[in-house]
Amino acid sequence: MNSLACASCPVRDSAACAVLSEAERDALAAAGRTRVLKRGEMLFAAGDDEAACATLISGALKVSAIDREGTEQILSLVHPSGFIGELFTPFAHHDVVALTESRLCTFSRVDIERAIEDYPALSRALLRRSQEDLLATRNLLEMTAHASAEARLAALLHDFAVAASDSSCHLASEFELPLTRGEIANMLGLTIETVSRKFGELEEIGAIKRKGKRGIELVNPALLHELSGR
Amino acid sequence: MNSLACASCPVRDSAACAVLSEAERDALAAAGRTRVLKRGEMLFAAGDDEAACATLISGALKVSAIDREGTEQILSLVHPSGFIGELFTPFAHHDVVALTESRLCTFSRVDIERAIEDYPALSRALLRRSQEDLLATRNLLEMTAHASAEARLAALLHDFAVAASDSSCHLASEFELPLTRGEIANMLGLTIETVSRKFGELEEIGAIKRKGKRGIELVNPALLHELSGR
DNA sequence: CGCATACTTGACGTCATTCAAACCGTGTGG
DNA sequence: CCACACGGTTTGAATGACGTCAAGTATGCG
Repeated sequence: MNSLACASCPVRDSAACAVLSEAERDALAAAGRTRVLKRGEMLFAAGDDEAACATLISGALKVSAIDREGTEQILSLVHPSGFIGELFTPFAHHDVVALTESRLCTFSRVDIERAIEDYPALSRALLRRSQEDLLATRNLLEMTAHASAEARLAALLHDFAVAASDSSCHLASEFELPLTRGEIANMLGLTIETVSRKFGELEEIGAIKRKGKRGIELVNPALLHELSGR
Repeated sequence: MNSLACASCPVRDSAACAVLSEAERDALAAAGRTRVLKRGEMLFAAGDDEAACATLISGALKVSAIDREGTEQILSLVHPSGFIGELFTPFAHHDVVALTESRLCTFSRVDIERAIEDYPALSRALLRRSQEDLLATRNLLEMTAHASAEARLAALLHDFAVAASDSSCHLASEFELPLTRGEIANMLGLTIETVSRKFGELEEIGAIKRKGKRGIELVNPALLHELSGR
């Protein structure tokens, strides 16, 4: 419920609002609110008709669908500077939940829709982001459709290694998994047990090393990339 | 290579360009070319750096990725009035191929990017489309990740039935499959044989009836919806 | 300390794939 | 007109990868 402090915002140069002029951003900021979510807290749920939109400042979110039998499917992860929110639809189709303590900059749908009308650059920025999301989702689809459990896990670990080293061209050689085994499993369309077994196998063949429950060390990144099939 | 005839265009009210004023559309049309693709012809391939953008006027396209082992994965189908093309990326990530004889209205990337700058309404329209594509891709992801072969096929047939009756709220009770068995299989992440078997089973339990190689009659749409798990 | 939550490991079952063969409609040439 | 080849499809039997069920092992928190 605080007013926004764009001046000190860590994602001020990378988020969608970076394309706005100083004055435009101030105007938009006047309509926004910062919000903090603890792990497991929900930003909005599928079916909500007053779902907010938001830019993620720090932390991580998951976007997931719940099917008729109540099983969850993670559709997307959101990293800092990412934008969340379905424009143009009467209600949200998916749940959005914090994976770690997360700070967000939220806007009501009407405010964002007005801003899109008023600031063409913002609509272009969101279009770009939307296309990137589409690409990421298609990559995940490509994985889950054909690849073996081993390849899926290897690819996911590879992606995490990229995300963990924010240089984007080099891999972090050691990082913490942002997801539990259960979350990894349902993101990849597998079961917890299969994921656990594959972790064991990847460790046996010397591709990775488990450090505690969440820590991963990349012993042989090339092998991991090989196994991922891309 | 013909100039465009927007006045008689069957998708003039539903495509992205519908949001433009008469004058704006004429200006854009001056930069566009119509093009006809026969079944199997490619609009552009993954890796192309001068990939065009296009609005589909009639026919159907597939967007697909080819993985390292050479197996294809269909990521998306494009129906008339759909927009194709990756903006903001240096080269195309996926192949786009005609499933049936298709008529398109194509633009070079620079022309589209200029139009987005010049006409804010166009950028909003493309944002909306992009979000819809994202939603469709996520639905497909949800399917392929968890559901059984039977559920996947049932859901796909349901989607086709919706697409075939352009009323969008009611199902066509009889339609032609736009895809071969092989294409269905790789869209759903299955094999040809599995798809064929599941067709047989759906027919046995009285959900559908096969009419020749491509024709499908929906005998029991409710059952089909039931099996699809949504 | 004791319970809860997450993770690992093993034995067994199931469903989709794989490999192989037959089938069908269509077009081609003898 | 028939023989034949060809692409797409169907069907069958065997294999194997992943799921299911069921213990068992950390790790953390009240």
